Amino acid sequence: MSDVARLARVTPMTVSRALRTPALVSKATLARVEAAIVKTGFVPNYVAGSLSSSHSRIIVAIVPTIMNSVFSGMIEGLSEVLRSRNYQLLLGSTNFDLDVEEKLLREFLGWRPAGIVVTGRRHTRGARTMLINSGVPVVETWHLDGEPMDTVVGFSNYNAAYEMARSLIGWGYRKIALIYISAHNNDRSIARRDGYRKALADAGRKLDPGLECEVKFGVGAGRGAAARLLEARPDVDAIMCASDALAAGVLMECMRRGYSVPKDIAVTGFGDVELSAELVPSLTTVHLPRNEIGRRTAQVLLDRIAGDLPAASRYDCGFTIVRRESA
Amino acid sequence: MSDVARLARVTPMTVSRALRTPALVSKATLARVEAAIVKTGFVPNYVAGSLSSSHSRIIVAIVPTIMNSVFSGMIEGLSEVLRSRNYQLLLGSTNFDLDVEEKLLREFLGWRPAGIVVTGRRHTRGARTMLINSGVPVVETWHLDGEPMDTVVGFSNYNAAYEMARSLIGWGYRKIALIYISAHNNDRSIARRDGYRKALADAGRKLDPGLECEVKFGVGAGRGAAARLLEARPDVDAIMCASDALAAGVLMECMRRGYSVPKDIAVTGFGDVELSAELVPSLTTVHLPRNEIGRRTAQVLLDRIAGDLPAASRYDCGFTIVRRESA
DNA sequence: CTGAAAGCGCTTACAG
DNA sequence: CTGAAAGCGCTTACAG
Repeated sequence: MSDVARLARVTPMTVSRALRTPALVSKATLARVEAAIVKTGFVPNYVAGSLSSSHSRIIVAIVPTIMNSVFSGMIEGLSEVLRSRNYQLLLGSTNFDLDVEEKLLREFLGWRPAGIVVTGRRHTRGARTMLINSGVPVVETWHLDGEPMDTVVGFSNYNAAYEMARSLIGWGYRKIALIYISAHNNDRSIARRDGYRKALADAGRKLDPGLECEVKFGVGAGRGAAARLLEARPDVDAIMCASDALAAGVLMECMRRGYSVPKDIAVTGFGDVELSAELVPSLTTVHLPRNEIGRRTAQVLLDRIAGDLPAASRYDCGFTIVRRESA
Repeated sequence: MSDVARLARVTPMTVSRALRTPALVSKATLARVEAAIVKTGFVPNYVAGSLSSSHSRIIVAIVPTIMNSVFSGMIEGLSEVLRSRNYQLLLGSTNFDLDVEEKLLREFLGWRPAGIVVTGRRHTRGARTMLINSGVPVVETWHLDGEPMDTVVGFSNYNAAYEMARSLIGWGYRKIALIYISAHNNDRSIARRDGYRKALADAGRKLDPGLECEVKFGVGAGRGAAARLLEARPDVDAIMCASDALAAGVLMECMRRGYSVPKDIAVTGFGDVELSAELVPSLTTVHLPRNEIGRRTAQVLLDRIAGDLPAASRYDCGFTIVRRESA
């Protein structure tokens, strides 16, 4: 910056102003500074800028995994808005492990981010302490149920699963099984399971533990669970899955075994990724506004940073039951 | 840090040493400092550390999109290794637009990263200048063909497509169509198309422009292209796709139209994402070592930063033709 | 509209 | 093994 200043015959302070508040600099000076910047190929040092201004323009986001369109959709929405406002995304994935979340958080906090995004509402005690003491806005995403720590952006996993199960009941299915992702430390997963149970109970159906399969995530896990379920419980006429990937696996297993979907058995997903609409049969699922969750999260964070917004708000981005061919 | 120092009755310099080179601090002092760190909840300020040491522990990575298992697989490999060595990933996606790449690069360079990862070998003139002048190691990934700028980690898209096309010929297919992602500014895509053409030419087949479909990426694009191809060219007996997502779309369209794969028509992909092995029929495709590309890239970068490695190397992570049911 | 001084929180490069 | 001084490249908070 002092090189630029010398070339433009001003002090570094004026270069800094030309960059940040050009309105406060005279036209002639501004032109000289801009020419000098181009000539020197100067790139402002954000590290120095952040240190002296105590404001980093870095937003930290922690997700379970980016190997899933659901989360990458949110990340794309998030980073798009942030980039347009000259904020940068520091991204970490926990592989669904809350201890990893805590470690990532500790590392990331060293960069003194201007805001933090985490997934879900369950955190280790250490992580919770760091989040509260961080002194910056924190947004918890995806999971709306329960008492928020600061701000929450997402939808109700409980309600979404409840509605899907209720829809299946409404469509006439009698034995509805559930395949869901390991609920260990995963509050979204627990909520989906509980929503399913409540819908069945509300319809006067007896809960049947043999109809619930807890598995790892992924297409392969869905196939495996479907295989076991179809063998053990030929009375099942619908399989509700807590993710589209699981449902795709179930669909494939049904196809392998010569079951016709939805005639012999109905299948539903959760998430509505691109593939789901293209599958044969196309997948009945819960549409989640992934991109909007990301964009809204970014917006809230930026407004909070600007001081335009009170803490502790709650944004429900909603969900939609999308009925297609598979149920 | 001075709070910690006061509590431990040492100077900040000793706290810094206790954190970075504990071997140079006496046992007793170390214990006092550690206790003080816990008591104060001190989190080192990396912004200040980077500024004073002129070393940031930030690695910048720019990919076309994270909405694709292929790239997210690389990112996971990359960030896993980086995290284990206490480096952070600053991630950007260009949406396949080289101008966006240049803008991202300009922003990211402000953080004075310790290394840079880009996708492909084609960049705007401005981006190329910034990369060369950055003064830090640069790794270009995915695309091995041609003259490297600095270091390259990936595989030969040309060879992979060539081998797949040659395999199809060897398996007895006569009219092999190609569906590939828009080649505009996408060197990987161009190389795949050229590899396909060369394999056909080497087998003495005449090139037929009507057999090549250039489309956008995604399952839907694959379905659309398949629909057009199947209508226009009933003589086609194999469709080679330049990505697994395209191939999944083709498979779905074939199913809709009652074509039996591979009896009526063969389909192949490129990438080998998780779904591909589970599809019915399972997809014959090119397996890419996505995770390894990421890990190797991280390794090279870290070695280069440590000064253990000469510039301008070339790492071929290879590929494998995986024959499954679809061809 | 522009500048001189001080400081952000660390690390480097000595000195002892 | 520990510390005092200087500096990393900016911005803040004045002063003029």
